[in-house]
Amino acid sequence: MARSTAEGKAATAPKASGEAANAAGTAAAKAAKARQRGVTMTDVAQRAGVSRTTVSFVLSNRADAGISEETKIRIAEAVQELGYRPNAGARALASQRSDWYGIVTEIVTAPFAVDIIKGAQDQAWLDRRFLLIAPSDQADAHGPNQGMEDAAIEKLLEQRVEGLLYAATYHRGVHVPESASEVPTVLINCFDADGKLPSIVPDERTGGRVAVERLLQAGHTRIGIINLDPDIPAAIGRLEGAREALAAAGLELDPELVVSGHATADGGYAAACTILDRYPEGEGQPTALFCLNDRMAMGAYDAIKERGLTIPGDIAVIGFDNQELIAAYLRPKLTTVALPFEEMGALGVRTLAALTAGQPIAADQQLVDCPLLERSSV
Amino acid sequence: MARSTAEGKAATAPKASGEAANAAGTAAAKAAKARQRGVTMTDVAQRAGVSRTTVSFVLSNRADAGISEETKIRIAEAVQELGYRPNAGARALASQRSDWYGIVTEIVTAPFAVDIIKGAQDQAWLDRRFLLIAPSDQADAHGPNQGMEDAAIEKLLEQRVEGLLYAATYHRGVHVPESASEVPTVLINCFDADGKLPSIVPDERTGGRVAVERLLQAGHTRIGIINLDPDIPAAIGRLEGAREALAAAGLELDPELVVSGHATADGGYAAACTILDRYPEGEGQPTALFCLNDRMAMGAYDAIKERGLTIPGDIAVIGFDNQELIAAYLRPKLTTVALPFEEMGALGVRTLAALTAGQPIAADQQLVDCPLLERSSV
DNA sequence: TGATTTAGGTTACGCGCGTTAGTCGGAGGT
DNA sequence: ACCTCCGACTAACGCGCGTAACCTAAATCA
Repeated sequence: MARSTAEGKAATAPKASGEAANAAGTAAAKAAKARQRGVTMTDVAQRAGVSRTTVSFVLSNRADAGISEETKIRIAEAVQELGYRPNAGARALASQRSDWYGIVTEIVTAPFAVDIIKGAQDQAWLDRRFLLIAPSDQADAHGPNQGMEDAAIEKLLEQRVEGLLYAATYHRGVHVPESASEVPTVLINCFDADGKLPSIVPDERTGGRVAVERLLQAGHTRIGIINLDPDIPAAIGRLEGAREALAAAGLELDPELVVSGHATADGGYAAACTILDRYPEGEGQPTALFCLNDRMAMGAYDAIKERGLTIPGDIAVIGFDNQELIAAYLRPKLTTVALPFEEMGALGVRTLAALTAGQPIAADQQLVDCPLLERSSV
Repeated sequence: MARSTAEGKAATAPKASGEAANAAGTAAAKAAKARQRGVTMTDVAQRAGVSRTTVSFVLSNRADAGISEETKIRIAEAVQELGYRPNAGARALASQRSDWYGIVTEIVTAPFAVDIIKGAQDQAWLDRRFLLIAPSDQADAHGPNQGMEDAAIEKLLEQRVEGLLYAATYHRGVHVPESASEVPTVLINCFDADGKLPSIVPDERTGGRVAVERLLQAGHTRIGIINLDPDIPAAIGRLEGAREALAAAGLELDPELVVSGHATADGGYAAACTILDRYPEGEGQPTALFCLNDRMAMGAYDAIKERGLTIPGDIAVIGFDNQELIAAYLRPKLTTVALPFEEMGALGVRTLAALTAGQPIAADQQLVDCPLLERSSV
């Protein structure tokens, strides 16, 4: 019989069989045991009176190689009693598949877009995969710490990740180190400036459109726009969307109502002052401001309040980015367009899963919607 | 000679030797090669004309077992040419040490204290260790997702992490799942409500003290305090520190000047209104507000400005937490006391390193200083 | 009744690497 | 001329596990 073989083995390995014999102790005892040398599959096999192979089959529940229900139960019990825990590293080594993805990002440094990680984590968790996060200090592609980024990717590859995610804090073009090409790679919130890596970015244009559409719908026709650095993808897309919305309403974008500023509260304050003071109230002064990010909206609030104007009574304000800490705590709470960080992270993992499975992906560059979040400033 | 042995081996393994023969190609070729089946130490050994053992010795630069300089160089060249990359999993399996720590935290969910992760990451990186981050959705110890937290720890243990970090978003007591006790565990920004796990928490008391000391130093003697929920550790500690500072100046804490509110901007606004309206200006009205968090300070700003008062001219304001997005963008910028998240994360890793090395740690509960950040509101 | 299938396993090999216990040829000592 | 010692390596084993190939007794079939 099978059992006799296993028991014979146990007899020739007194130490192991001794362990198994007294293993039905308390939880604490189990923990102590597990710590000192690690319960292995062999231990489980001996306790259940079967071969290690059988245990392996059961634990990775292979439907084929038929194992009797009774045996499965005995093995499950042994696993419980011994507190067995699979060794992920050994499994990866033997099976040549790690179930790990890696994400390299400076987001660890800049909490702003940490939701990308959250989205990716959650999706990976759902797919029963592990997401290894490697930090990268670099703020721009040619920064002084390029070495750190390379090292991060290298470390991830040493872990034999099956795919790589590369995420940026703000939407821009990046140069990905060459070593990343050794496994499937997907860019998040950025795009490949030289190669053809698939990427996932926010749909800035549509975001800009819905923002302005919302203001038009509220009856505003003179809309001031507080712009970012006009050269970055976010500004280009959002402004184009704004233009589209105006055009659809038969309006044109008045260049005098567009002011660029530093992407800070101070910058927003200054820009808002410029726009508001250019025309007297009621005579061309805009009745709404579209701020291309929430920090600038924060400054705009001050400028508006300083002039004795109310929000949204006199001036409606709409932001962009949905930086919770700002948007949800400004008074009144800021209506804004959200950057879909979580969704981008999740989509990144799904795209990676498709890639590693050899399936085709939807498109080289996938756009994710930026939804409008209604609060109280319009 | 040594070489003849190795070459003999190569001759009996035509596939491998063929690979080695054309391996000095372009970077792209190397990458392709590395991908399809992985360059192993054996490949390196063959190319360098030595045994695998020798390669292993050199790569883990063991000073003892003397290897000639010449051989080391030959091996280094082979590593370069083949694009060899060690397999972390296999190494961990063979050496029984993983060099991995795990951190389980709901911080992934709540970006507020993401700096803990950053600090831990950076320190781990310096120590040449890898930090595995596992998410946990639970907001409080008895939340509905306790199962997820257990699963997270389980997953980390399956990776054979050598130590565990457990971090909370806000300073509080927690109950750590039992399975965490299988490896050294350190709590960050929280403390063990029932056991005796070592923990690292902010020094709230000293933080409260320096805040009030700063206000006293600026000449304020009537200081309003906008309190949090009075029962949480943060409130207790900060208030005690405030009391200490006042006592040192021969003053007492006027209970009428302490108002608790909801820990939001609205709550801060309401509390500030209560305090400011309780006394007429100049006749007992406080000239400074110590807000126990920055969000409440944000609301206090509104209350102050609404009354036509200036900051810091009429009323000085000091916050707590240093939530960058708020503190650095309020106008005027908010002077506040910083929670040392990064430092706590780093100290957590260092403590874990000591623990896993069997060294004693400084104390069961380590306090980390909360530094005062001077901006423009005092 | 002997041949064949099938259920329920088992044996044996290898994944990539760390590590202990050698091996081997030559320099130095007597 | 013999022994010892040392420098520079190598052979061989095992880490925990997945998996292809094989085995055996009972059930089924011709």
